[in-house]
Amino acid sequence: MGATIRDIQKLTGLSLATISKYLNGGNVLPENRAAIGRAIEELHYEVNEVARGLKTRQTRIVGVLLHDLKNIFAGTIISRMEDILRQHGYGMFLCDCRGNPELEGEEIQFLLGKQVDGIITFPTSENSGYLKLARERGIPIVLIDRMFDDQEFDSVIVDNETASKLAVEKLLAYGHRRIGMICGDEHYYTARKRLYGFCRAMEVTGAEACIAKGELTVGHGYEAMKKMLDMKERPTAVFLSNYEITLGAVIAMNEQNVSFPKEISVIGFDNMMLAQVVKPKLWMITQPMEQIAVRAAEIMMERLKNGSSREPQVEILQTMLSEGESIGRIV
Amino acid sequence: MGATIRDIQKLTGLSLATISKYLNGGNVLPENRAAIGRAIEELHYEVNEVARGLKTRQTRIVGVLLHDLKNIFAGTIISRMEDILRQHGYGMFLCDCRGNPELEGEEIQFLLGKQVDGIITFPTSENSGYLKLARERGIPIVLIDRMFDDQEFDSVIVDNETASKLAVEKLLAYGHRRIGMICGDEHYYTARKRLYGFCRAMEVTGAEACIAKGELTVGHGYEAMKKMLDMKERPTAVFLSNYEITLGAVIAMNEQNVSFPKEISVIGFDNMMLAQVVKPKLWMITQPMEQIAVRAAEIMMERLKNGSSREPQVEILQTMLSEGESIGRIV
DNA sequence: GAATAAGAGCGAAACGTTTCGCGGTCAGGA
DNA sequence: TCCTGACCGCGAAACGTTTCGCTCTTATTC
Repeated sequence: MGATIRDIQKLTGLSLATISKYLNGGNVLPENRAAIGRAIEELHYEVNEVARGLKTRQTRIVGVLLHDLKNIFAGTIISRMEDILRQHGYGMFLCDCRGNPELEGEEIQFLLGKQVDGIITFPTSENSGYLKLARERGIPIVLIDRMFDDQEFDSVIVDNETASKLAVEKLLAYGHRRIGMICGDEHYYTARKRLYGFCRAMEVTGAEACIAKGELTVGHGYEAMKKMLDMKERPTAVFLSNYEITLGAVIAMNEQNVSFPKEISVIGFDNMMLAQVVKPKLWMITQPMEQIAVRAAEIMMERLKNGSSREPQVEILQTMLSEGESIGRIV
Repeated sequence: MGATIRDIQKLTGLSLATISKYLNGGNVLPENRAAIGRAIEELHYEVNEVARGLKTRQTRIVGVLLHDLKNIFAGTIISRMEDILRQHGYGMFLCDCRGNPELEGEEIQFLLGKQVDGIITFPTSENSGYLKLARERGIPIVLIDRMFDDQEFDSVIVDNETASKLAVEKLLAYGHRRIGMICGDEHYYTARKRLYGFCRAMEVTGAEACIAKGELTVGHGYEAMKKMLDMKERPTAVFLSNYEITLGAVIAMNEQNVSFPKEISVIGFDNMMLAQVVKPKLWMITQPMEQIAVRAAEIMMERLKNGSSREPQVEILQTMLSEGESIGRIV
């Protein structure tokens, strides 16, 4: 359907080599340059990137594999990454494995089949096995949101432990001594880290902890919050350690007509919009999504340009605690 | 790096043609089949989709071009579409033009260069000009969320006019006679439709309308709501006609300590989570995101299989009004 | 037992680029 | 005038598949 370089050849009488040189910015005589330009215009010619990819062995496509596209977290990051990749002439191939480790392995294979030049992934699996094929292929890989024990990959992560510490310290400062945490099960990397940070921060103080582990879902946040509210010696404050959980917990409080911070204090996670829309405004731990995206994309571009010369690089970004009105002072 | 079909040839002594037949499910003797299987295993062979794409002239990639990935709307739909495409062996190439019509045209060209087999797009531009190149190429195109006057494209859209009508009728039923609407400017397709639906529904009743047009942003929702609240004859109810506007309006009400539905009634748009997290729960118009995604992907797959034989097909889906507690009765 | 058909495999030619190595031209310096 | 480079253009050979048209083998039928 589309015109090829051969059509340009016919129209201009020049050789394929010369036309290719033109397309790739080489030196071509002004008159020939003009002739080719005209032909391209006339034919609506456009480089067939598939053919080019076959020959050059690079597709200028980066594969992005994540575990939940519905997450705001994901959307924001993807959007920013796409922006940066495109600025460098790269496109983005997107896969969503929906938190399914088996699918995750298949998707990697799929991406490799498509000959992507690099892979940015939000891992689901507990170990890096699923990346084996990709690593053997020698293409750059960047991990987001979690890393593996074998620190063999470039990674951009957030300091989840300190995030919990931030929350705990704030609550302690307000005088709370019985503090709840609703969090994900330990087999989720981020949940584990946040839990660990919470425990460590609590340990040194004499404060009493109350932990509700479960899925990273609205449902778990909802149920766990309801249970905490029903306890006879219930916590005076609760740390809601991810977005979905925060959402669920707020819904539970609304339903039970629990007013905060009067009856209970809370700190939420991840989403400023949610913080503002709830009344009174929630204290909120937020992740630097923008920066995560930028760093991941930049590291990828750098590897793509300079190869895997340097050692794997783990970049740890800090979360922020932003002020709200959902913590009450205990006297 | 990766093994090629030629390596398999060396290992098995069979011809390229036979191996290709194996890969594409043709008839091959059991013993040869086994031999090839073994070789593939041993070499970790994987089909190079780029080479295959060059030869077969199809990449099994669908390009998706949208105007704002940060939107929940987008995330949910993309996620579901990716799922369906993958089930049919297709991958998804993602571009975000950020509501910039110029970029939109470039991205289409970019996708065509990558030789995608089809394009699903959430249009930004006011007319279909930017799709010209894609149409000339003859690949299937599916529009989501808006259509053009020349109904030459398959489209999956939502009945925005009826959505407004739903909202207005509900408010009328509760006795409201002075009704506000905060909406996007008329040059946004969906905003225009919703506004038109609102006006038409209001027309026949004697009720008084108060309309605040602007950008489709949280900021506009916030400012417009503040202004409405400050009016001396302010509306007794306001229809917030998209997600960002709803968000902004709720923030404004929180800030001004306006309690609803006591002081003012509201109906929001697009997001059930938001509806639930706000207290009291918001009445909400919601779009059938799941269904939009499914239909768009299905139409694309059908075109990909059967060509563009049939006439362009415009599918109009209905929104739903889901109950909350944010509308008060006027007596 | 000959004729026929079906089943398998093969070689070679594509698909649309890029790139290597060669050759020709022309200007400038010795 | 000859030599040296720089500059340009060219032909041909890839890149890793699929597919067309052919041949060979084997089973089936009368």
